[in-house]
Amino acid sequence: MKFTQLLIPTLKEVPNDATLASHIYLLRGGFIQGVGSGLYNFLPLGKIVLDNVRNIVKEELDAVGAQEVSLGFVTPASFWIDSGRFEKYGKELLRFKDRKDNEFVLGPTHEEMMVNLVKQTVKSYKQLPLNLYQINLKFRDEIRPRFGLMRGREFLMKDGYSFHVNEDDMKREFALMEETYKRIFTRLGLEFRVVDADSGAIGGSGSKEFMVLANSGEDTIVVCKDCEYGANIEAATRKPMIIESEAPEADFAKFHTPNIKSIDELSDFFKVDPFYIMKTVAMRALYDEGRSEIVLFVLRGSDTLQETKACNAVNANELIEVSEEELSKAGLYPGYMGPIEVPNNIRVVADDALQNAVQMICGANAENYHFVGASSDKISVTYHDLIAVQEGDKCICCGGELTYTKGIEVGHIFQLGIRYSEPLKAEFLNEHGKTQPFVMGTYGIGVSRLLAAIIEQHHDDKGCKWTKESSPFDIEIIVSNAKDEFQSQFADKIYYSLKTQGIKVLLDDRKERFGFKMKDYELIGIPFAIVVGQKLENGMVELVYRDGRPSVEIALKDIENVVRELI
RNA sequence: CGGAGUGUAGCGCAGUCUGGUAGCGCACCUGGUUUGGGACCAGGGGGUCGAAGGUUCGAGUCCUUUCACUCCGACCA
Repeated sequence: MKFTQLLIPTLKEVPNDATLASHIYLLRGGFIQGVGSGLYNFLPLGKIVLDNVRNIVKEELDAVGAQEVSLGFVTPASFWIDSGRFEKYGKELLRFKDRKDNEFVLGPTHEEMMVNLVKQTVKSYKQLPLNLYQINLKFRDEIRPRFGLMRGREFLMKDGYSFHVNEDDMKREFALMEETYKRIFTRLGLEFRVVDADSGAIGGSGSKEFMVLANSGEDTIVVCKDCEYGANIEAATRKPMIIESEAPEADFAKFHTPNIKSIDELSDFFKVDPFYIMKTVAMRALYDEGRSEIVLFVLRGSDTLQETKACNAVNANELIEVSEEELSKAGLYPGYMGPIEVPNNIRVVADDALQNAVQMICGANAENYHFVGASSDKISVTYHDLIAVQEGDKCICCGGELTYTKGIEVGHIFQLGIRYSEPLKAEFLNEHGKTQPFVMGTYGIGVSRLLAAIIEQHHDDKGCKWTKESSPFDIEIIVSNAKDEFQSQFADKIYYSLKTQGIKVLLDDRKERFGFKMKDYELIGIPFAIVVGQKLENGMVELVYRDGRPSVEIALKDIENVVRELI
C-alpha cells in the first residue's frame, strides 16, 4: 500500500487519557481511535494487525480440527435465565429490550449459545468429539474499562467449546488446546508462561492461563526459578513451610494479653515465631439472592490470606470487609478472634497448614485474652488452601525458590465437565443407547487484547515494534525526498517488484521531509525499512532495522535478495 | 460503587481565582522557500467554551442541577 492512499492519522502528541505504552502507541500510530469508555474503532492499520492475529489463531485451530462458526452477538435472555447466569452474571451483562418488550443480552461469552447450538444438532456419540469456536465481538459492561485495548468493554475474543463423551477425551482435547495455544503465542513472537489458574465465574475444575510477561500486566503470577511451575497468585501453592525456631510449650490455657492484638505484638509478647500464632481474618461472604454471612478464615501468622481462594472455599460470590460494629454485634473482638469457642456458630474455615497443628497461640474470642497451647483437635472446622504464596516460598514441584512476576492474561482454558450441559439438558445417546450430558471444555483468547500485549512487550520510547507475524507490513520503503523524481521512481519500482512477489510493502511516498517520515516509521513500528535517499546516486540504499540494530547500506541489485532473506 | 480529577477548534493546552470583543502550539487550506531526523515565511479556514437552568446590563469565568471521560481500589479475555 502507498502511504498517501491510506488513512494513517499519526499523532505527535500523547492523548491525555492514555497512560500505558500500548494505549499511547496504538492511538498515536493511527491504529485505533477511542469512541467512548472502553470502546474503540479500528483504523486501517489496526484492522490489518487485528486480522493478522485473527488469522494466526484461525490457522492453528483449524489445523488441529477445530471448526469456526459465528454466533449471534445479541442473545435472547431466556438462554441466560435457563443457565441461571441472567442473575448471577451481574451488572457486566448488558441487558436490553426490543420494540416488543422482549429481553436480550449482548453476549459477554457464549457457553449458553454454543451449548444450545450443539444440543439441537448433535444427538449421537458418533458425532463426537467436536470442537467449535468463533472469533467475534464480546461485550462486558466492565466496572472500570482501562488501558485501551487491554480492558475494553467491547472486545474481540476467540471462544472455543469442545464436546466429548467422557472426561478422558475432554482432557485429551484440553492438552491439545494447550499445545495449540502455545504455538499461537509463539508465532506471535510473545514471551509467555502457562500457569495454573482459578476458574472464576466460568466454573469448572482444571484451568490454565496464558500470561504474556510484562511489567504492566494486571495479574501477579508465581513462577519457580528452577522448574516450569507457574501459577496465578490466586491459585498458586507451595511446599509446606518448615520453621527452624522451636514451638513454644504450654498447656492449653486462657492467657491475659491486654492490648496485645496484632501478630507482631503477640510474637513479641510471647517470644514465638508468627508461625505458631493463628491469624483470624473475618470477612463477609456474599451469596445468591442477597444472602450473606460472616466467616472466620484462620491461618498461620506467618501467612497472608488469598482472597480468591477464601472466596472459593466458602462458595461465595464475593467477599467484602466487615466493619467493627458488625463484628461486635456478632460477639467478635478484633485482635482477639480465634477458632476456639466461636460465638453464635459463626462459620470457620482454616488453612491446610493448620491441620494437626499443636502448641499454637490464638485469640480466645474474649477481650484481652488469647489461648496458648492450642491445637487443631480443639477446633472443628473445614480445611482449605487459603494462603497467598510469598516470594521466597518453596516450589511444590521441585523445592526451588518461587518469585513473583507480572503478566497479561491473553488466554484461558477450562475443563468444564458437565457444568453447563447438565443444567441446560444438552445430552446425547452413548454407545449403550443411554442419555448422557456432554463433557465439555472451553477455551478463550483475547484477540484484541493481544494487540496491546504485543506492544507492551515490544516497544521503545519511539513507538511500536511489531513482531514478524503481527506487523501490518513486512517492510516499509521510505522515499527520502519525494520531490526527487529519481528517488520516487526508483522507490516505486522496487515497491511494485516486491509487491508482486507477495511481500507486504508500505511505501511512504508522502511529500514530507526525511525526519518526519522516519519518526512515523518508528512510531508505526514495521520491522524493516528501506530508505531510498541521497546514496541512490552511488547505487546504494539503506536498510533500517526497527529493533535497534545499526542500519546497513545495500547495493541496488541486492535489494530483493536481502529482503527475501529478512522476511 | 467508593476516592481523586478533567471537560474550551481534530490533538495538546492557557484563560475561570478577580465577569467586559474566545486565545496559543500542533494539525488543516493557499502561495513561496526548503528537503537525511517531526523545516521556514506570508496569508487563511475552523468554537452552540460538555449539557440544562439560574444570578447579572453582560457568564468560558459566579450559583444549582446534570452528563461524559480519565486516574487509584474490588472483576475478567
